[in-house]
Amino acid sequence: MVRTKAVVPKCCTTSEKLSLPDVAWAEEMAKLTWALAHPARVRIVRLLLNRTSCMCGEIVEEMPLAQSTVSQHLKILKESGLVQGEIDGPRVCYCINKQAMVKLKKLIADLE
Amino acid sequence: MVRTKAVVPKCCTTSEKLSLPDVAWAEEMAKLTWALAHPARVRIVRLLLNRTSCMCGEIVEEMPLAQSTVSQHLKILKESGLVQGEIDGPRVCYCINKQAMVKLKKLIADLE
DNA sequence: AATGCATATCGTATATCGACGATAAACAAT
DNA sequence: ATTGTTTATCGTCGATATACGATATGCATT
Repeated sequence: MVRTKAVVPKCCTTSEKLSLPDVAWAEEMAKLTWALAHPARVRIVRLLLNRTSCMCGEIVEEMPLAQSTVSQHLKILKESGLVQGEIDGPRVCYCINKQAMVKLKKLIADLE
Repeated sequence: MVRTKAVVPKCCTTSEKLSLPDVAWAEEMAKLTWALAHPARVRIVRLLLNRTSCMCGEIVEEMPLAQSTVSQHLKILKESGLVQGEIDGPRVCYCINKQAMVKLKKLIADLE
């Protein structure tokens, strides 16, 4: 008699060994994807990608959000490493951290 | 005299026209990246990628989380479309939605 | 020093996440 | 029908995200 526990569902045609994903890897992935996990931040990143750099004020102008809110999103993007901010006098010039973007792309592309 | 407002910071070598990113596009991107914006979900996705399919119970066994918590993460993954669940008797067989994965990869790869 | 501009931070309110245990629901096997 | 197994949902809690206006900070200019 076949125990219920041993029955393999129809959809499961293989039974490869489970490999525990590396925790640090998962955290790095989550950190980078988290940066893009809000439409406003996606739009900011897109904006920065379309330019070599962008001042905070320009970003604010393009977003239907208060200046303080945009500033917070920029802070999150900076914390993720995806975006860099360069102080230039009284304003701040933001740009994509290309290295971080490459890393994100690689992490996603290697998902298989 | 040059108004402060017109001064271009040193780091800004170009001044391309700002192009407003498509809102729907940003939301789709955010929806998919949001699914991966937590280490537990990244690990689940990784687990599913290493197999052709996986039963919920197997996932729970591999995670240091309660069954209900894993179930919630799976729900989020399903809502994002990245993961599919196929009911098979009293259990559920989860697998990656390859189409959604391709879409995510394309969205990320096209970020430039 | 004083003013003006650009950006960050603070304080606050609301909403959602993430975790858990307990319970419900669905199905298989007896 | 009853029991056992598997998964989903519910209720709750603390922590955090998100939004805003108000305020502080930093720098350039006068």
